Order: sequence, then structure tokens, then C-alpha cells
Amino acid sequence: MKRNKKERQVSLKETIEQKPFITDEALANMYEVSIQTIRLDRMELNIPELRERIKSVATSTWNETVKALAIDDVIGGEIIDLELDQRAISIMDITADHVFTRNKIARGHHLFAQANSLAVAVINDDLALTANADIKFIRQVVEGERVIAKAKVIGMEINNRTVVEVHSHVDNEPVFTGVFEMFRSTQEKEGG
Amino acid sequence: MKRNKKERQVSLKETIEQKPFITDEALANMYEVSIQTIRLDRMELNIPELRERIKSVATSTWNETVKALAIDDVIGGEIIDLELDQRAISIMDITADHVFTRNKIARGHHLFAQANSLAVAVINDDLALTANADIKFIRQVVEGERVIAKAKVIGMEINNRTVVEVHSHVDNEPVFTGVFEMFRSTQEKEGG
DNA sequence: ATTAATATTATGACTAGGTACTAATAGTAA
DNA sequence: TTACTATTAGTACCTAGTCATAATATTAAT
Repeated sequence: MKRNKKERQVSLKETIEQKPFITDEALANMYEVSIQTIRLDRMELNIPELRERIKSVATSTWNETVKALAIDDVIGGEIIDLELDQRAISIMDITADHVFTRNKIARGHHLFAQANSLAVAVINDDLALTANADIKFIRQVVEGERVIAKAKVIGMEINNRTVVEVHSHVDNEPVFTGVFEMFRSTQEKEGG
Repeated sequence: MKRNKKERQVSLKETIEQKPFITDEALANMYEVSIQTIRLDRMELNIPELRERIKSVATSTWNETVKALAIDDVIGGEIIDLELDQRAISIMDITADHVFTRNKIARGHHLFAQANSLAVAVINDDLALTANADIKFIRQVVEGERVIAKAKVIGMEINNRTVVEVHSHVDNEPVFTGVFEMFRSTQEKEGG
């Protein structure tokens, strides 16, 4: 299974994407090279170490899966405004993919996904994750409509979580609101 | 902020639940005790170490959040059959909480949450997480109906992921199907 | 006050899964 | 042969722990 550097690195990248929990040691066995070579490869490919990858999975799984669920177009390039820890705006056009065929009404989780993704994006922390979500579907959204979600970071920290409020509108008409309590990793020292 | 053991442990548990990414050192400062005391406390409380907690968040975030989203009753004690790596069955009664008030139709993400939770539960691995989900809503479910989800582990491993198929029925009528590609942590040694 | 029990702290040895750095060796091309 | 890249080796160090043992503190009971 010996390959040259280029081939190995291409394959390595895929392997780690598929199995983020694999150690350098296992990779070294797999590619029949030394652990140092794997580490050099990771450096060149800018692939973080196992523990960082696990953390990243910890924080991104939800997002990733929501993205997969809600079809890739929810966030892909649709965030049209973003000021970290302040606010963010994204647009989602409701297509046939988003609706029940029977009544053309958008499935709730798409609205949710848009809002939640935005809430994650607006947090200025690479270890942000949704701790809790309090959501409300105000009116149904149908095919062809354009949903504009606006996220606002509320300063108040409940239980050391940052609260993000998201309001989604269609033509200035509210269709969805969500209050998201977000974990942040940066644990400012307390006590003392 | 000195408390006695009991009080400290109660508070400690909450703190760690709220901030799973906090280290023993930070906790020791926080409670003005030694690191060893924190470790004794964790032992007594059966709280795993930071890295295990991060892993656990990595795998459970999705589940947790889906649960929070889908209201706690989706999985809570509702799994009525479970044979690891084989199959699992769960029941969800659709209540007013699950439906759009207008048309009494259950929101899609509840069905999704039930199915996905079951897919996670059936995997015999404490580090299972959803890599991908291919879902289909077959017919709408309305208030009062009882959804029975059956998960089956499909042996074939696509990209080293275990595939779980979930079929949800109401009165033997299919309402939802989902094919979930699940990560597993246990990386059987390959190559060699 | 003394004993006993519980709680806390200290210490050392060890672990996984790395980083960062230096140095040596292999293989290949000019 | 020189030059360069690729690979391997080795050391010290890091974090965030575990496990085991031992020494103190603190508190309660007699």
C-alpha cells in the first residue's frame, strides 16, 4: 500500500475526514510510514491533532448534521452579514426541496436549521455549541418564499451560556423565532 | 466560597454539566480546594475526566440537542426493544406539542429526531455519531397518532460507517424512513 | 483530651497523544 | 558528487489526567 508523498497525503486527508477519531499511530500503521511522517503530513495539510479534531466534532456535529439534513444550501454562502458576537443575517430561499409536497409548506427543521446555524456562526468562539433551543414557528412558510433570519447576541449570560435570539421573516412578516443558549469554550477564570 | 463536601459536590456536578469543558484545575481554583479533592469528588460522583467529557459531547451533542428540540419525551424510556448492533424499536405518541397548531400535523423534525435517536442508540459503541442522514417523509402524521420506529443495522460499511435503516409506521402504514450513516470510534486495525 | 473516622492534600510514577526541535539517514535528480 | 527532498529517529516538553500511597486536617464521639 506504499504510495508516494502526494498520494499518501491526499488519501490521508480523506481518511481523517472519514475517521476523525483515528490516531497518528493508527495512521502510521495504515500507510506503513513512521509516526513522524504522519505528523509532517498533518502539518503540511494543516490537519489538527486528534484531540482538537474531537473537540471540533464536539462542536460541529450538530451544525454539520443540520446542514446535511437541511440540504447544503442553507448556510453555504448565504450569510450576508456577520459581525461576531453582535449580529448576523442569512437568507434562505424555500424551494421544492424544503417543502412537504402535499401542501408546499416548508418543513420546520429547515427554518430551525437556518436559525441555529446562524446562532452558531455569530458566536465568536471556535468552540460554540447549542446547549438549548427555545423555538417558535409563527407562521408557515411556503415554496418560493425567501426567509431572512436575523441573529442578535443578547449579552446576558444565563448559566454562563451566551443567548442568541434569532428572528426569521418573510417580507417583514415574522415566521420563526428562536432563542438559543450557546456554550462557549473560553472559560474565563472565576473565583479568586 | 468554601462549602462542605456535600454542598461542593452538588455544586460541582451542576458546574460540570453547565461547562463540560472545564478542567480539574479550574474547578480546584473555583472551589478553593486542591486538584486532588476535585478528582476524589469526580470519582465519587462518577464524573469522567475532561477528555472523556469532550468525547461524550462530540457524540451526544446531536442527540442532546435533538432531544431538547423534540421535547424530552421522544426517547425517554420509550425504546421498547433494543438489541445492540441489530435492531431497536421505539414509540412516540404525537401530542399537541409535536404538531403545527393550524393543521395538527407533526413537525418533521420530531419524526427525524425519533429515528435518529434510535439509530444512535442501536449502535454498540459509546462513540457513535451521525455522519449523514438520508431521510424521507412519506406521509404526514397528525396529533394522537402513535409512531413506531424500527431501526435495523445494515451490515454493509460504506466508507467505514455503519448504516442504520429506520422505518417509522403508524398503524402499519409507513410514514417516515431514514438511512443513517453512523461513525463509530472503534477503529479496527487495518493494513498489515 | 484522646481516639476514631472522615476529609483533604501531597507526592511520585505512569499514561495517551500529542508539539517543537534537532539530527541523522535514504532516495533521487542534476 | 553535490543538492535536495523525503523519511525516520530521538529528545525534551506539554496537558490533563489515572492510580496508589501516605501524610495531614478537621470533625465527631466517647
